[in-house]
Amino acid sequence: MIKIILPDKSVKEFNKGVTGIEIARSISEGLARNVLSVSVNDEVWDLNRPITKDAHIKLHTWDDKEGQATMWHSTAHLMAAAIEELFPGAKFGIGPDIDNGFYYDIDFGDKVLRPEDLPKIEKKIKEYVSQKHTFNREEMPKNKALEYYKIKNDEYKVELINELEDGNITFYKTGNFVDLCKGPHLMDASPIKAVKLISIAGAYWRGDESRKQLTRVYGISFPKKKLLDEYLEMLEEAKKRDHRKIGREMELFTFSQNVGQGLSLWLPKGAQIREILENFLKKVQLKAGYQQVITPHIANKNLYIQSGHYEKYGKDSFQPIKTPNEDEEFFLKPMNCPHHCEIFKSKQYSYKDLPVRFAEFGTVYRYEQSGELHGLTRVRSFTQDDAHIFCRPDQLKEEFIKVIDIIMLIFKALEFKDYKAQISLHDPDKMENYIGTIQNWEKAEKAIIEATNEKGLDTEVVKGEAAFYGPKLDFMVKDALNREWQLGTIQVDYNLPERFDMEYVGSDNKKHRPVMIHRAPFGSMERFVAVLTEHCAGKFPLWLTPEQIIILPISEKYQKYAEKVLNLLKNYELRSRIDERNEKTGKKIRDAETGKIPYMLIVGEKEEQNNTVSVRKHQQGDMGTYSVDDFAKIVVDEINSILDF
RNA sequence: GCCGAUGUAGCUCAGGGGUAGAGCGUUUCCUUGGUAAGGAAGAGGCCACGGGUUCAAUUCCCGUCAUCGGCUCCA
Repeated sequence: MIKIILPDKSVKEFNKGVTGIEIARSISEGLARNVLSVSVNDEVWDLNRPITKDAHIKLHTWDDKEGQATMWHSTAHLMAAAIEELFPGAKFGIGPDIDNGFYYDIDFGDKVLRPEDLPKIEKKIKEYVSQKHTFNREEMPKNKALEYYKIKNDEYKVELINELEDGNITFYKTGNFVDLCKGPHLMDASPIKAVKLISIAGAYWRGDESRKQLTRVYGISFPKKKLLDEYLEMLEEAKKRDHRKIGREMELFTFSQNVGQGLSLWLPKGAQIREILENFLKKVQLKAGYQQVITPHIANKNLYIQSGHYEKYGKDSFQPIKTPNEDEEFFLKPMNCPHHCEIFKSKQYSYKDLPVRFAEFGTVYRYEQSGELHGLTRVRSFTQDDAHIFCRPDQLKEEFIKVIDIIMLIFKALEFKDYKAQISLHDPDKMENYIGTIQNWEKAEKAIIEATNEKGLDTEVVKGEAAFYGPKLDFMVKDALNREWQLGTIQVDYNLPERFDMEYVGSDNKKHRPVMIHRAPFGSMERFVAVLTEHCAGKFPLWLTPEQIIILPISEKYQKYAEKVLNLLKNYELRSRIDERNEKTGKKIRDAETGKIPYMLIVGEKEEQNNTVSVRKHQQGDMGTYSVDDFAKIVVDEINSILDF
């Protein structure tokens, strides 16, 4: 007998060689029906693999990540089996489960896989499912495995096997398809009730640009047809929220081939959103002791040689601008920090002057590869809400806390409720990759961790993700569709103070090196507006939306009164407009609703006589009648309740 | 940059070897209206751009550019 310890710490005795599915059955038939895989001492196993020693186990169903991963990974195998049957000679790379489904990288030789091939493959997979194809775990010595794939002429698997340690290698067999795989898998395909192949893409073998590009087929599967429908609906919803689509519909921004790829043109309404965001942050920063600075869009190449950016990114940048006569070269500014370093260096600082905080909405230019460009989230020119804090080492933690406060304030104002912080630390085994002393690194990392603890942030610590010049704290927000985006960032930098030989005079009357903090709560204005647009599906918060109020006269007879209302609203600095079109009220309301305007003011005979407006709120309907002043005060209060900090 | 797909009116899209169509929007006219689409008429396209095949190309082929889905990259 062996002891099986369940997650609730209860202990059950079973015969040696008991399997996950048998344990599930002993608990309940329902569980046995739904269980997909089992963790044995934190390793996920097949349900029919015998457990021979005492173990902690956890049964996985669709409700946990491991269960989903098991189903997806097994579906990837079924897809590969289907492809092997339909396209003989296809060679297989890797086929893992991912966050949303699975993929398989396949070399089709000369054959080009087309979207219209996917339904055929899906059909074949469904066939296998209805035949309840099993996944059988087998072990094979390494040399035999190599032989098998050499005969099959699959150089990808040969490469993978060659990298494995000697000894037995595990395979899974499903139908005629045998795949190198450490598992785990479903016992058979029957839990897979719905499969959808999503897309085809190219992917370099092992992610290496210099190697062959394989065809990657993405797919997803579910234990219920309804879940697939919901997933597809979610994809549709994401499409509807796409900032590129909303940006066009709401006239926020555009692109022009004449101007160039990745160079956004901000239309009046989009520019207004940006300006409001900028003014908001400027106000916050003014209170927090920041000073605005302004720097040019180009700088002498020497600046970037000194900062080190030239060496690292010079070749990938827009190439330098040359002066006509003297042999001078200037780069479009890819970073604001070297400029701010020069500003710091323009005068002498005492320890009492620190910290110094320079802020600038600085537009930078980076040559992104053409295939990388994507709406506003990846562009070649963008404006960072940048600031650089120059402080003493002992001020690091306090400054971090202050920046975190700013970021949280912003998230609150913009209704990002679900966020977490990622702390990126150095990799202790690769100290040679970093600049700065180990003592400084440890001090800085301690300061970050303490700061996030004090703020009670939900944090994730990742070793080895730090920049070469210092550790950092990134903020990831989840949008309304549960997608994660990286927005604000705070980074410690020991490199630039060194390279620019920055110093301040300490209380000991000696020169000391300041620490620099880079921070950008929005990240880039372009990217932030994109994420915000998708988060709120174009229904921007009242204080931010370009058109807050639209006045709808019942007929042309009330145009004069509408203008009077408009002028009154202007006194309250509310952004409003009259719908002057010769349309019926129902049409005007409909257009205002689809246009996502928060408030509609309907004015006709009654309103003109009583000096009132009939208020309709977006998506909520009729709110009743108010005097213009009362209405305006309500709206102003609503805005101030968010902007009051 | 790489693999694949796409490019037709301001937008969303249909069509197809014989120089083009719908809906929405826009313009004008009728209508003067009360909480999610009133009616009529008109304007609007070098069918992305450049080559080739053909009597004839928007349609087929090649190239370029741009966009989309990924890969690689992201100070």
